[in-house]
Amino acid sequence: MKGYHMSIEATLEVIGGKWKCLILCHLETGTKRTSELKNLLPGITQKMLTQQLRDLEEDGLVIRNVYKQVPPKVEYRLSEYGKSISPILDAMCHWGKDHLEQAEKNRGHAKA
Amino acid sequence: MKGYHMSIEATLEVIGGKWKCLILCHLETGTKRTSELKNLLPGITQKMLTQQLRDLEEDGLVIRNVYKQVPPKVEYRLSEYGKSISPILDAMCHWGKDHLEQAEKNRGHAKA
DNA sequence: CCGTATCCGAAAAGATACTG
DNA sequence: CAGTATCTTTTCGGATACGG
Repeated sequence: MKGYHMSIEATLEVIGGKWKCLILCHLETGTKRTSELKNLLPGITQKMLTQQLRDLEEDGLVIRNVYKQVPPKVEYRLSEYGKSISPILDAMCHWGKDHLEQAEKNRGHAKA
Repeated sequence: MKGYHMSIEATLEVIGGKWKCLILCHLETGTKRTSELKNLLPGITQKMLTQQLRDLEEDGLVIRNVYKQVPPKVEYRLSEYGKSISPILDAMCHWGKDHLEQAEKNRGHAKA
């Protein structure tokens, strides 16, 4: 049992780090198999991908589905609980977009 | 110039890490001086606090105000731009609260 | 195809001491 | 009171090789 001082800390614990928000974003648009996610996340290693997915699974946000066949096929999708996090992701995506446009404009009339 | 694949990455760059969201949350409720923030953030060191505040200042989210006196007095507050990030913080706070309540219930009827 | 294990370097974070 | 500088520790992320 952890003692948080603010509830936002619980959120950070679940979606913090370099990759989890990105993964969740991609799963928002539908079920993906491992190799698809890897392609959608340039720069991620197999290890990090698996690791982050395990974390998300443990927290109940993501559901893992293994097809018993050779070669293996594994799919990931958002759980109902996982979908409840969409408002956060959407807000972050939206703000990020504005932020980039802002930065773009500022380059236009830079003083030097 | 960075090349992001998703706009959410820009957001993560700005508010990522262990402390920035917490700091912004506290500044949402009004101007705070350094020592106040330190008290509001149990576990943070002077170094981390200053460092994170500098980052936020550089990104234009926080405004730093130095009173020229002895002993020194420094206040921090959200800029207008900083306030635009509130929807994200609020969503995170809200979800975290629910998440903690959820975890609470699950402890009640754990299967083993 | 998917996942694990191991090793390694970089970066984050913490402790401490010092300055204006 | 606020901030800086330095050092150590810990964590995170990446490269690689291997296994089912």
